[in-house]
Amino acid sequence: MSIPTPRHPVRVRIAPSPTGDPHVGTAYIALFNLAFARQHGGQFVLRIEDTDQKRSTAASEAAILRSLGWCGLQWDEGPDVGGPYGPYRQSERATIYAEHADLLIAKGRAYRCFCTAERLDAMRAAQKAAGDDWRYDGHCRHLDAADSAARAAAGEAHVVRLAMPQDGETIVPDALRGEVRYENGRIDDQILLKSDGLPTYHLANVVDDHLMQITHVIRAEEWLNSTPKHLELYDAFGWEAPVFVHMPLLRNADRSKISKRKNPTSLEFYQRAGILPEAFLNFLGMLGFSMPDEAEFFDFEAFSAALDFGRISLGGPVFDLDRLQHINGLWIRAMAPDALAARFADYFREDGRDVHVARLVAERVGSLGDWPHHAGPFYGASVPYGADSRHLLVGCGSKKKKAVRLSARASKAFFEDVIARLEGLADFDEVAVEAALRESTEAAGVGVGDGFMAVRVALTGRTAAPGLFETIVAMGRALSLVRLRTAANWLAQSAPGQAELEALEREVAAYRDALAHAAAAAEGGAA
RNA sequence: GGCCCCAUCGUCUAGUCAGGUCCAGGACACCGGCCUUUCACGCCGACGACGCGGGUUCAAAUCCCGCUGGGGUCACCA
Repeated sequence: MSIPTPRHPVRVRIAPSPTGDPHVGTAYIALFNLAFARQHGGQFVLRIEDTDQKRSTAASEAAILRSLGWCGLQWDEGPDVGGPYGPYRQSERATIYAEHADLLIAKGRAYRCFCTAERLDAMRAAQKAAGDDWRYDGHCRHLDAADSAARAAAGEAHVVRLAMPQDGETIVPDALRGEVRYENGRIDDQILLKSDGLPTYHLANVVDDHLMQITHVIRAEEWLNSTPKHLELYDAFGWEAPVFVHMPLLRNADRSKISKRKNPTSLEFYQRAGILPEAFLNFLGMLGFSMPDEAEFFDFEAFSAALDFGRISLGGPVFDLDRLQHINGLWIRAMAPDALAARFADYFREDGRDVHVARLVAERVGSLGDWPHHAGPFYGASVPYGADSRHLLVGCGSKKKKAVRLSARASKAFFEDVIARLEGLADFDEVAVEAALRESTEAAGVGVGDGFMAVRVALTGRTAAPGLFETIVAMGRALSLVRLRTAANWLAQSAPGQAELEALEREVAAYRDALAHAAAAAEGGAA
């Protein structure tokens, strides 16, 4: 099966929302879009969907562009490179959406809604109590047109809703699934324009896809259920709808939709972990898709040439780091030595990280040759935790003369707390990181020395390393969090039993005694 | 919970649309071995799946129905 390609030229897009770290799911969808565009000599558009003023940030947008660029998923049109259908940032297109919303109101396909949040909350509560779907009750749907316009003109707060048909059904022609049917009566009167005057995804997306001449919408399956609303919009505007292709969702190991709590989802992590972009795309290209000849080692060109949506598997694939690591090794080994050396050099120079690291490591190295040993923990995907680390993570056994620490209290919960606090930091600098860590140790009732040592071991696999806060900042948020998660999971998998805890306590006590005896003997000897 | 999607080894998948060549093939991981000063790479081997129940058929992993299971979605977020 091949998907319909009725209109030429083919134009596809990705439309990420700049509300967080660059996501692997964005790269996954971008890969299939770009490959499809290349296969048909079409265009690939990058559009920034930043209509959520509360959550969108310029930093996130910049990071998304940077990471997609790192992947090699280069767009033909976008906010940075421009193009004939700009602007490519939705926040700069507000008047376009407002005009289109007015058009729908004039056609009677949308209406202003003046309902308050309180009324909506009450309605939802009532519907929920009755066991019904949550759906807008149409309270403002039949307001007198002149009246509605007058209230809006007077400045009364309102939104604009889609006047969804009450009967019949909408058939979504999905290129991978065939016809998916929805009863119109169950579909909500979707808000199209928010009270801040900006559009919701649904309106902006449809308007832009039309205006930007998008022919194929290749997006994640999570959008399938809102496609009937989009189809209704196309119909209301009198526009021809694009071809819809809903790709399977990437999953965590437990099969839930991939999330940063359970997986490294930031592209920055993979870049920092030393994954080759070629290998990354190769890996993504095998999720939900297989090459006709079952090849498992291929580049973008081959993928693009072979891409066939008839070969998509609809079961959501688990994002398997082991397999990614394997593919990465294949790419590294296939690379010519000089090219590989250049990659290594680039990697260690990447976004100035080694400058940070050099500063931290300088005071510890005796010669240039010591660099790899001291700098090692700052690079790569993971640090190995062995039997020793277990001891270190659980017990924080920093066996220095004056500081016997074996609290046996650094738990998964402690690491989870650290993770949550670091995730929540607006500014990821040393001051903020230190404050967060101190809060965590306090909340956990763990000594600062014990707690910090546990974090140090989790991050570096060692007890001897540069200052903790500097280390975390130099390592970067993405990599730091992943290592903390790894440590937390590793601990949880083999949580110490009561017997083991007691053994640890005995070990500490014995060590303390030994130290005390040694001290006494030393004093006795001196006297 | 309603609606929607999905269902082959632990994981990614081939095979499913055009039923027989499939007592189901490959890859990752794991385990064992070989190679080797170590590790890694490489090589060899082992383990390992058509979710269940009906039906259609001479024949079902493949077609149909039901069940079960998993996922998504039900925001003035995308």
